[in-house]
Amino acid sequence: MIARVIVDVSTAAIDRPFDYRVPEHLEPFLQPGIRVHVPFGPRKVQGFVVGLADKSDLDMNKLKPIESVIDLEPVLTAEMLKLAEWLKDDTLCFYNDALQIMIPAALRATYSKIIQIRQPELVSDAFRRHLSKDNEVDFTVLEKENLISELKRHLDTSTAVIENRIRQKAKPKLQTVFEVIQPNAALSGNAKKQMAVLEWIQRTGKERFTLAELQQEVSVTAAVVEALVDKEILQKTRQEVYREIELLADTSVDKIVELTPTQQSVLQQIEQAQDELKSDVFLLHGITGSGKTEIYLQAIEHALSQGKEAIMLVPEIALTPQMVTRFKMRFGDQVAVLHSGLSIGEKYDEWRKIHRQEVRVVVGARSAIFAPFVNVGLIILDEEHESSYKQEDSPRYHAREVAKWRAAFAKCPVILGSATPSIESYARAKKGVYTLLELPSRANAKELPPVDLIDMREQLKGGNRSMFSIELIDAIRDRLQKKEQVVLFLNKRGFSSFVLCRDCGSTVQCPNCDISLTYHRMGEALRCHYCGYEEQVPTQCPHCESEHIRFFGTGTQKVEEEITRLFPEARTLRMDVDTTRTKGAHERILHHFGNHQADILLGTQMIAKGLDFPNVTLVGVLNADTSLHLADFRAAEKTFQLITQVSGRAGRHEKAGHVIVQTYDPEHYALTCSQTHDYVGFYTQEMQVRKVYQYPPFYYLTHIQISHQDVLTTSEYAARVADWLRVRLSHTTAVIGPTASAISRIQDRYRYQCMIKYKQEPKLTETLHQLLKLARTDWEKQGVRISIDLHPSTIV
DNA sequence: AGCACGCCGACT
DNA sequence: GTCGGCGTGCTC
Repeated sequence: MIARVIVDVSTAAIDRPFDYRVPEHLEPFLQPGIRVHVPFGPRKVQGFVVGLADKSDLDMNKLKPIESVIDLEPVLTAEMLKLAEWLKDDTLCFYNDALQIMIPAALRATYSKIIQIRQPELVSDAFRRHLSKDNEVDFTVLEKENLISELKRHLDTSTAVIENRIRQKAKPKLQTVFEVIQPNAALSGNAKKQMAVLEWIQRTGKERFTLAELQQEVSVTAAVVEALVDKEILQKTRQEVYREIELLADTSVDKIVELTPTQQSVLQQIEQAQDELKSDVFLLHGITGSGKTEIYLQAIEHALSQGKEAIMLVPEIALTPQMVTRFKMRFGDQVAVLHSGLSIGEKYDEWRKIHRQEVRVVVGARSAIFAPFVNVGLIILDEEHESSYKQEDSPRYHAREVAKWRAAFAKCPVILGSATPSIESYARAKKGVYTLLELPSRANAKELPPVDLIDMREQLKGGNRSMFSIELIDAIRDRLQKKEQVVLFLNKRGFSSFVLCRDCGSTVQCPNCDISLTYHRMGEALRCHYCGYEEQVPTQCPHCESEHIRFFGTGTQKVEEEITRLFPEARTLRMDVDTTRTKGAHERILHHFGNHQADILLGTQMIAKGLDFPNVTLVGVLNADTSLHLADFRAAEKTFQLITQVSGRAGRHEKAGHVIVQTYDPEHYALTCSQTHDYVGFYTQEMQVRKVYQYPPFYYLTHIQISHQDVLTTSEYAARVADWLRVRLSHTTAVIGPTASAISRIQDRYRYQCMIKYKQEPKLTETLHQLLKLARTDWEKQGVRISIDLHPSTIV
């Protein structure tokens, strides 16, 4: 038997299956989708079995045997193996990366080179200091300590041996459980505590229990239980448990809401597709509060009643604990939750629940689209326009495209839901590629809140130089008096605080990247957002040595100070990357705000979606247009979506809401349309712009980035790429560039880019494959790197 | 990507 | 002579 294995090495030259002989004793365990350990060159690596065969193209005696199997059950289903093949071709990524993305990080291997010293008395004192009690040391430690030459001597004399170890990142969590062997054992009279334990066992009839369980009811220490173990009355065992995930635990049961006639007809169309096993794509366009979630829930229930499973994707679930709570309430322990806020171990546990078919619904962020269900009956992408559905590094996949692939495979429908659908999706719905479903009114018949656009230029003319308009200040004061709550949104997209010298006008730049360092109040540090470089805020300008150097720009911290100055009595909560770094911080902040322990919630992007607090009656957008003038063809779309979404946070319940948007460009259609909640109006105007400038959905884009340590080499190769493509692609296709990227240097590498704009280019992926092959065989040696993004979501 | 092999200059 | 620098090529 031959196994075809994709080894865990992501390089062009290795990017194909390798054949291995299956030793007879392993034959029963071998099946596609399991992981194995195999010898590869002089080392040992992990790999995925992607196929079995009787014979190989290579000589049998050239094949090495599989060393061992890691899994008894496949970690990848047959569907996932097929999906990986499609994914690698569609996104031009390595086969190995396509497979790795489908399993939880916990199952990804980490490799370490361990040096074992056979005769510790023969090594130097400096060397011996680093040895563990087993006389082992990690190779990287020796490298750091300059002990490599000594190591070489020990290797030559066999004083030391090298062992390559493959480890998993996380393991199933184990819990100590005490098993009752002799429930009626006799104890001596003075063993009162032990007696109490036995009594508890007899009373409750427990056969096995944990120490924590016991201690809740009986006040004993571990020593007492250990004594019972010594007497062989109890036995200690280890048992696998799932890591508990904290929720805003509301255990009450969600009541099924009565649907409006419109909702009813929408749901009916979806259910019909489910019943007829059609892989239709529905675009559910419903304004905030129109009850999309209830439709999702009922459609999922329908899938479950068909005996199938459902995948529900949300942009970043850690931000919307309310959504998770609602799903948990409706489907109880049938739900697994996957999002970036979980630890590697927690994600692994949730994944295993899916893999073992213990749950039937998964709610999760982008990568949850790879949930290893075997009988999918429905896939939902909520807020389908969100850019977080596109992975920005290899494999550069879009969850929406993967969803459509899986739906076609499983013969089930996909629901794309949004109040502000992406222009592309809405255009497809208009063309009839997707089925458009509309929910034009709010389920509770509440009016959408009025939106006021405040022209900040007028404020400036009137002498108001602060970042708060008079109107916004008055409105906030009014809400504070009424004991209502305020959400303030600071649009930070493409915007940050940096240190500026007021004499020479220079900013402090990152030494590795061509970008200004961002000022962080915490620790008075300057940090690079791209490479993580950090330094202290200088007291003098590095250029002209002036002392007039200070931070500039508007961060949430600065806004917070301003609020405190204007409204000293208000309690303010700030929610941004700095305050939400620790685990569970999101939930805590939102929980506080929900309990009205604060009057004002100030935040960035992360407060834009999903929040639903009845007492919020005012939403302020401090700077609507920072995202409007980005060098990105989606800038207007992003701004419209953002403003519309933020507006939706106000007045969702009994109390009427009000939205104030501050801008320097109040005539822009992205703002005027969001003021009137006019999606179709915005769509129509934006489509005209896209048509004129030949952008999606009229044209497709492919972005190619070339990088190298040397500027000239970079531009030279970028030009070569562009020329190479121009010769090969059809004449209706435009190859734009090369140009230096907006951030022309990141991590000490210069970056140039080309853009391909095309309407029809059937051979595009094939051509790009050839380009990659050429680049990877000939150019990579010179240190030239190339990356291709088909359908980029942002252009930076 | 790692790792071995091999060729060349520098040094005990 | 031998050590160690890195260019080249291979991995079932």
